[in-house]
Formats: sequence, C-alpha cells, structure tokens
Amino acid sequence: MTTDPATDDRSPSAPTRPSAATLRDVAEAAGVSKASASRALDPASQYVSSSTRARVLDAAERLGYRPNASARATTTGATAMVAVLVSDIRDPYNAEIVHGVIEQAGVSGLVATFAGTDHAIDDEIRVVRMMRSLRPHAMILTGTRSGSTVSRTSLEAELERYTQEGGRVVVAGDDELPFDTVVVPRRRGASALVAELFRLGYRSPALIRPDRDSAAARQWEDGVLEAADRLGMRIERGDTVRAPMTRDGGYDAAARLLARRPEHLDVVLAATDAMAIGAMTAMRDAGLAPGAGIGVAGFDDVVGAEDVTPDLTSVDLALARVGAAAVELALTGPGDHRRIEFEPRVVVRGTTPARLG
Amino acid sequence: MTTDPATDDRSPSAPTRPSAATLRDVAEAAGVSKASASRALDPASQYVSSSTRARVLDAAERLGYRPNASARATTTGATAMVAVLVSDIRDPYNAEIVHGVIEQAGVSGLVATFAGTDHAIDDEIRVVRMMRSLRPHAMILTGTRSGSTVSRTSLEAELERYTQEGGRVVVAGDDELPFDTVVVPRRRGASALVAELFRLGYRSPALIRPDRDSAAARQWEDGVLEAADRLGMRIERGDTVRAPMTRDGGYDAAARLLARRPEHLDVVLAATDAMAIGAMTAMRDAGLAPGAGIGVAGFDDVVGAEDVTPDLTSVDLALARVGAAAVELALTGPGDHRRIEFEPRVVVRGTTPARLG
DNA sequence: CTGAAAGCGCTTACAG
DNA sequence: CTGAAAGCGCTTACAG
Repeated sequence: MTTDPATDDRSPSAPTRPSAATLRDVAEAAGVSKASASRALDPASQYVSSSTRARVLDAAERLGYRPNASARATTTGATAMVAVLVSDIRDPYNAEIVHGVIEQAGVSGLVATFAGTDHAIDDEIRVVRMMRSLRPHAMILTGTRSGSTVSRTSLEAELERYTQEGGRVVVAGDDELPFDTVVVPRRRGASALVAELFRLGYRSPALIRPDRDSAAARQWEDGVLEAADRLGMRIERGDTVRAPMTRDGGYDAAARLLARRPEHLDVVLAATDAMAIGAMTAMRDAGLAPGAGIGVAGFDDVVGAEDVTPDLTSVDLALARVGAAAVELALTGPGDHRRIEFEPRVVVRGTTPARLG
Repeated sequence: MTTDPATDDRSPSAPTRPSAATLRDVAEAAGVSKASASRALDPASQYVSSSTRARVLDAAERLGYRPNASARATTTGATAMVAVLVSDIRDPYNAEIVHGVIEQAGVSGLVATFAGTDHAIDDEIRVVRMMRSLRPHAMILTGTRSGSTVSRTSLEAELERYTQEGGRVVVAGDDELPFDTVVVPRRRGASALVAELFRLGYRSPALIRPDRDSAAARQWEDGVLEAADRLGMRIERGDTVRAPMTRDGGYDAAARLLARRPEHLDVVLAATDAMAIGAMTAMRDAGLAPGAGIGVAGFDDVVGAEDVTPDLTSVDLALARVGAAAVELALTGPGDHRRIEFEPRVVVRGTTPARLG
C-alpha cells in the first residue's frame, strides 16, 4: 500500500446546493432559540416545555426539516453509522449477512455504508483508510480475503489504528483476525448434520466436496469428518469425490459414486445445496429415489433446498443472524477479541427420513 | 406515514471517542497554519509551496491523519456520498445492480450507503427521510415497490423535496417514477432474443412463464410477443404454460408442454435461466436432446447458464452497468426525467444452434 | 505562498 | 425551562 496521504479524496465538484431547512430556520419559525429548538427535537431531552416542543415540532414538520447528520457528527464526534467491508455483494452468502446487517442497523438507528473489497486485502486496507474519514461507529468485515503476510499485517495495523481512535471492528466470517468475531458456524454445522443423520439411523456417508479448495469447503469437510469419527461412522477412501461446486458438478460426482455400486452407502452428503440437488437428479437417473434408498443432504440452505422434491435436508447457518449479531457486538462496547458462534440449525426434510434398524 | 419529526434519530449513546488526529495536529506537527495544511492536503490546490506540502504530507502520514468527512461536509455543504435504497439485497438482480453502484461509486470517489426498503413504499418514504439527513449527493432507488396510490404520491413528494434541496434522484429499474431512470431492459432484451432466434431459423416458440404475475414477467412476455408478432412468428394458445419460477417449475412446465407432443415447436423460451435449465432436464427425460431437436433459451443470465451442458442461450441485462450508469447519471447534473436504456446482450450458446432450412 | 478569521449546522455546558 | 456563547473540524475568501 502506497496510499499517499496527498491523494486527498475531496469531493470533485462540490456543487452549491440549494439550501435545506436548517435548525435556525426551524427556531425562527417557532420563535425560539436554536438551543431550545435543538432540545425540543431531541426526544430524550426533558428540559423543554411541552408548548415549546409542540411549536418546534410543528415548524419542523412544516419546513420538512431534517437535521444535518454531518453537522451533528462534527459536534458530537460520533457518527451513527456502521461501515461494512464486503468482498463481493453478489455472493449469496455475503448478501445474506449484509441483509442481517442492514436490518439490525436499522433497528439500532444506524446507517450502514458499504464498500467492496474484491477479496483482496490490499483493497481492504484502502477501504479502511477511506472509511476512517467517516468516523463510523464500527467497521464490519465480511467475506473472505487473501493477500501476502505483509498485507495482512498492514491490514491489522490499519484496523488497530482505527480502534485506537475509538472505532470498533467486528469480523463476520472466519476467526482469523484479532478482533471481535461472529463466526459462521460451518464446521459446527457440518458436525451437527452428521450427528443428526446418525440419530436418524444413517451410518455410511459418502462425501461430495468442491474440487477447488477453500476455507468453506475445508470447514465443511472437517466438521463432517470430526463428527463421523466421534460417532464411529466409517467413511471409506473411495467414498469422497470432488467436483465443481455447481449443480452439474454434484450430478457428475454422484454419478461417479453410484457407478461403483457402493452397496454400503446409505447417505450422500454434499458441501452445498446446489451440489446436493444435482446429486438427487443423478440418483434418479440411476433408478434410485432420493430419500427412499439412499439419503441426501446439502449444506448452507441458502437457495432452493425447499423447491425440490422431496425437499432437501440441509443446514441453516443463520447468516442473517450473523450479520445482525455483528452489529450488536459493535454496539456493546469494545471487546478484546470476543467470539460469538451461533448454533446452526439442521433442517431435516424429505431426503433423509428416519432409517429403520 | 406518520413519521413524527419528534422522533429524532440522535445517536443513542454517543460514546466519547478517543481522539483521532486532527487537521490542527497535522498543522502543528508540520509547523504551519491550519489553512496551509488544508491546502497542502488538497491535491487540486496550487497555492502551496512544494516544501510546505512535503512537510504537511509527511506529518499527516506520521500521524495517520484522515480528514474528518463530517466536518468537511458541514463546511462545504456537500457529502461525497450516494445513498442506495434497495428493496432486498438478497435478490441476485439487485445484488448485481448494487455491485455496479459500489464499483462506480468507488471510481467516482463517492461512498455508497445502503438501506433496505423491503419492497414497501412506506418503508422507502421512511428511508428517504432518514437519508436526507446525510445530505447525500444522490439517492438511487433500486428494485420494485408496491403500495397505495397515496403512498406513491407521498414518496414522490418526499423525493421531490430532496431534489429541491439540491439532491439528485435516480431510479434503476422500471421507469415508473418521475425522475432520471436507468431502465433495466427486460422487454427489449426479450425482443432481441426472439429476433436473434428468428435469425437463427427458429419459427415456433413455446413460452414458459412464471405463474405469479410480476412486472418483470410481464415485461419479458411483452417483449417476446412484440417481436414474435413483428416477425410473423406464431405462438399458439396452448404453447404458453405457467409454472413456479424455479428450476422444478421449469421442469414441470416443459414436461406438460412435451406431453402434448407439439410437433410444430422448435424452441422453448423460459422467463428465467433457472426455469430454462429445468426445462432442459425435462426434455432429456423425454428423450430429447436440448439444442438438437428443440432449442432452449433462458433470460437474465444471472446465474449458472454457463454451467449446464450444453450451455444455455440467454440474455445478459448488464445489470452491473445499470448500477454504474445510475451513479454516473447522478453525477452529470440535474436532469428532467432523463432515461437511459442499455442494449441488452443476447448470448447465443449451445442450446440454440442455427437451424437449417 | 501564507495565516488569521469567519463560517458551515449543530449540541451542550453555563447562567439565568 | 430558556437563551447567548463556545466549540466540533474543517474550508475559503481576504489581506498580506
């Protein structure tokens, strides 16, 4: 990062705006001082007579007055704003978290501001610098990031600087930065899924996992294996197959699995719902009814698990709650690398009926 | 809307922040006046000696100085910010537009702020009021909205008020509000698709459309019918079927179509890519190879059209460009209900090879 | 090229 | 309960 402080980001062409109504306008219209008007407009202030308040509110309403948030912020030093750094808003996982952030910010009286970081730590550093200007109450980092160790250190330093100015940093995702974190419970969710399937009578899972490595894929697989191991379920060498992380990838993977006529299998676990749905089709094409002979379960439950027949067992990671919790964490004072992890919800549906005996 | 102006949204618990470095700090560290420091930090200002500038930049760097955007905004009256009102960020269409907004805002030196409106006009009104406090350079409205005529009038009034304060309003979506609009070219895209298929030799389309009515579905169907009509393609009564807007919906719809053994059909048009992909599976299950016998085309090209085999012909609506254009429109001075509509891009792929004769 | 001063729209002790 | 005044961190004429 060679962000020269000279590169000041002053607004390019500040056009002289026609004036919006101002506190002074309201005060004059109501025939009181600015101080009184300010107090009357503050619902928390008790030092106003009700008649003054009424006249001020009336004037404000008439003038369409909206307080100038910037002026207020320079006066109080605080901005009712939370800045969200998101790697890619188009990713449905991020979108879900962001949705939770927006919702919770709304109820907490905060405005949410976003910037894209494109998964690159160097972009994040740039964005943190830019956002620091806004003096937001907190910054929330979402999604994944990659970059050199040097970059990572710079990012931490920049964020550290921000916290020293009184800002709050919260990570929503993986626990990989030394700040308060709301962990997306992938690993735990995968474990819980396997445990639930065990309870339902399943003993021999096959795994369909993405061919490209990622933290998410790894966490899913770790969670599955951990639970399987703990419960004494055996997963044979050849029962894990890799494929592109799409519906068709799931189809191919399942077709390969089934071609081996693996009589011992009783359930197929896929790392995403899309892959699981593809696997269901492959099973049908092989003459098997998903759920009747072999069970199927997906993961993440972001899209479409309920739209298929039978509907697909999956794991709800409560991503919107993750986003909301990140805002709440930011609001509950500075913490020293606190860590929140929700219980993921295993959603048992038609593809994994209870197995007899 | 009975938003009482009394309901002031002052920050709940303004915590006293440890101080961030201030212009005064930088000036003192550099041994110059605040005025000189300010000028040195402004890359556009020429009224600084290079030695002063160097000392100031050095001091700023050392102190990790970031200008206080709020203070700047109260001084200049303008905020380098664009506010985006989005019905639901989880909708991939909106996410794509929002992505474009974020990108373009970044290159234009603007910060993008978001609020969710949940498709409800009354929510939009509330959000516009709230956002007005931020004095953003522009507000961009994305997604769909519904509400009473009264609400709609109130929304227009509230937006009108905002423009009178110097704010810019841009709509990204349907042209249904009296402000500058970047139109999502659904209708035009559907027409272009049909025209291209005609050129490829297709003459008898069947239509798979969502069973629930929506503006998007209507625009798609209107576009298809308009072009078909113009080109003399006939669409028979029974060749339009309705189904849920999912992959399985598309499967069912296509199955129903094919059950009638409609020898005259040469291409199936679906209102979304997901439905088209489902239809492809149905065709295969009926012993037909998509593209070989009957062609298939989807719409919107948001997700997965390239992941299937053969890959799916679709229409790229350039949604990210729509978002970017909205920002640019907001930056090019006030307009009187200007209207921009991009040429959608028909993406011909494997499911619609040229037909001979 | 530089600095002292005024002003942006607020809020908040401080005296009444 | 109310108002005059100071101050938040900037920018920008205005004089040098």
